Amino acid sequence: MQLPDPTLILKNVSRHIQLNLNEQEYFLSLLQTRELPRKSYLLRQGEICRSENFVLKGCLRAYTTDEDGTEHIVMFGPQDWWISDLASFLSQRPATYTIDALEDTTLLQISKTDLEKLYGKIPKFERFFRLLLQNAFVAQQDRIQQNLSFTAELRYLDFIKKYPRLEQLVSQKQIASYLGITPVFLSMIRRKLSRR
Amino acid sequence: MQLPDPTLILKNVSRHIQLNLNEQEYFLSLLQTRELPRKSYLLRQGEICRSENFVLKGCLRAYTTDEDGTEHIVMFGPQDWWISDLASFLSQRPATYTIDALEDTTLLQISKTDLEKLYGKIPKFERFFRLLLQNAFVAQQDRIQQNLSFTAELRYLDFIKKYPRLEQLVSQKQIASYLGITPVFLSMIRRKLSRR
DNA sequence: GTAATTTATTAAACTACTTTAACGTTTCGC
DNA sequence: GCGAAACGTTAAAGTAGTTTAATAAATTAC
Repeated sequence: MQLPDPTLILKNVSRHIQLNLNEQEYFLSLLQTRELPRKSYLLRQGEICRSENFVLKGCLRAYTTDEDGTEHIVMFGPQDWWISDLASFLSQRPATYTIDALEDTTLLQISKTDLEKLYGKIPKFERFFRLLLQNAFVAQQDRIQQNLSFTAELRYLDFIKKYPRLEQLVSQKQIASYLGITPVFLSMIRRKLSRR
Repeated sequence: MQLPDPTLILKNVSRHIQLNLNEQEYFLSLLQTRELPRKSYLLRQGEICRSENFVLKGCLRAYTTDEDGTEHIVMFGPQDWWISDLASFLSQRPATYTIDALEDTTLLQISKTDLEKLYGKIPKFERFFRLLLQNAFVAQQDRIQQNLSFTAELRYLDFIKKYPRLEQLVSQKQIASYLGITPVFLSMIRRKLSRR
């Protein structure tokens, strides 16, 4: 198997912290490449989430499934994003969410123990993951506020404005699941919008 | 004005990190006490959030208000909780949320600059606030998942199970706003539940 | 390349939740 | 302690979003 290009993850990290060449090399040495074919699982509800995962290529989703089989997507993981079941990863307890690949995907993974080593050797990474967490927290708070305040139509318009890449990438069914509506209703919204 | 009892905040901190007496004393020396009468504002949308706030007594709420005046509560701040507009506090940019007191409230506040000093002098506090943030992140993700999956009735039942104290403390109107439904509909849910 | 599966669209009937309005009760401000 | 305001309840009519089902179109599996 050929090694994938690490440029993307270094660029991702450099948005928050600066690394010299040795640090870059050490960081990369802790990462495992993983190929995930479409529809295969990275994590199933009930398993322990053992890695943080950076998406080099492809797209994942994290979701729950209720009694009647309906899926509810809490986050997407497109290229250049980090994804995991954070609660499970941090506590090493069973995961709430299932994570699978919406298309053939390549990941870079770091295990919990290697992440601890990384924190020890390059404390800047504490800062990096804290900033990641802060941004995620703020984005989530925003989403909660929108769910409380907006109709599905407004939420959809905001989604395509905020994540234009994702709108192209994932099916309407997945977007509907993320927005908390049925695919049928999303289709009705789109028809109404296109009539203008 | 009499100084309030700092026991509560020390207990709160000790849930995550251990402090010796000197550290305790230094930490307390950075805190400002603030009394907030019922209905007065701690922060208004558009202002800069300049402090993290620990609730010694009373209860706050953080919310947005839409065009027609409807309020949407993103979080409560009862006794023993931390509350702020985190995005605004971290970036020192205008706040999205308004925070006000649901009843007469006593806070302990720490300013951004004093918090930086605290991190410098007692790095354990970096860990403390990171853990706070992690817990808040997980709770929020949970709430998003529930908003996607559950009916208002189930969300209400979960709310009173998860926050029995809050159910007693705040009015139904506030709970409805937090759940994303109207007070009228919450009343209907309660009637239905009480008929069993 | 083709059959099988999944996805998107539309319509019609249905349900969860909202809106308005009226009324009694509690709480608040002073 | 009293008058005004806010809150909670109920009912009835309205709307946003769901469900089911049928059909066409796109994608997938082999």
